[in-house]
Amino acid sequence: MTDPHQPAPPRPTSRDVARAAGVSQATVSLVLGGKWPGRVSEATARRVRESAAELGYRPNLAARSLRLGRTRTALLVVPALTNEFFARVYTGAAAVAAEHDFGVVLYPSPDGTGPARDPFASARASLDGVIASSMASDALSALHGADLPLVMLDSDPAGTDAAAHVNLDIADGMRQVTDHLLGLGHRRFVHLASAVDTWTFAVRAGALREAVDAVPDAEVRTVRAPLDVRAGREAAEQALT
DNA sequence: ACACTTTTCAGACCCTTAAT
DNA sequence: ATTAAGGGTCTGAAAAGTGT
Repeated sequence: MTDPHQPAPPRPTSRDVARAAGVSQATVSLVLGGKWPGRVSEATARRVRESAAELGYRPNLAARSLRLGRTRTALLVVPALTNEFFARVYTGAAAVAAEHDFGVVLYPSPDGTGPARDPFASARASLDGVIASSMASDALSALHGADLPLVMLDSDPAGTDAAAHVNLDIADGMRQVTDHLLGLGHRRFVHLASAVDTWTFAVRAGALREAVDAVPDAEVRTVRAPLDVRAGREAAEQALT
């Protein structure tokens, strides 16, 4: 039974592990950091691991970051996770990050208005990189000049100074959809477009227009609607009537 | 004496708080 | 107002240990 009024016992440090294993703190660091082969004997390494397990030792990440000047943390900036697509983006990013011993912190850009306060003031100091959707550009502008490596999702490859871009082949997808419908004999299209003006939507619209224009008697009309299901349904119903 | 392996030392990281 | 200490971890260099 633990007394909630008693302060928690101090967390064991690498020094405690070293004392328990009868080695120096440096040896603990080597062993637990996986850099011991060739530097520390097998028997010593085992002793260190056993002591660490016994004490329930976990490295102090703040101290590690202090030493390394890195946090192994990336910020993911996307629109709300209620959108399934971005929920999957997060899952994928977190999985890949974990493979590289990185963590992912999520910043869902508030709907419409952008961040209430600059959420990145501390982020600038505690992040090693940013992954951002172009659809969260409001939030992203707050990061301007943060001097962090930036990976852009779904955005104009020529548009930003990002270190890398990850884009779907949107144009080809749009072409395939349009060709399919044209093949079925359809000729009059409504493009229910987002009212949000981003590169990814412009590419879709361009590919659609191009595919339709290639067929002499086909036509496309564009209707814009806010980017949510209810508004989309209303706009679709209106277009159909 | 020498080569090689294993372990330790010492300083850097950067910010906060206490002491001067 | 300025200086010094402390926090935990990591790593290159140095020291200690072992075997031939």
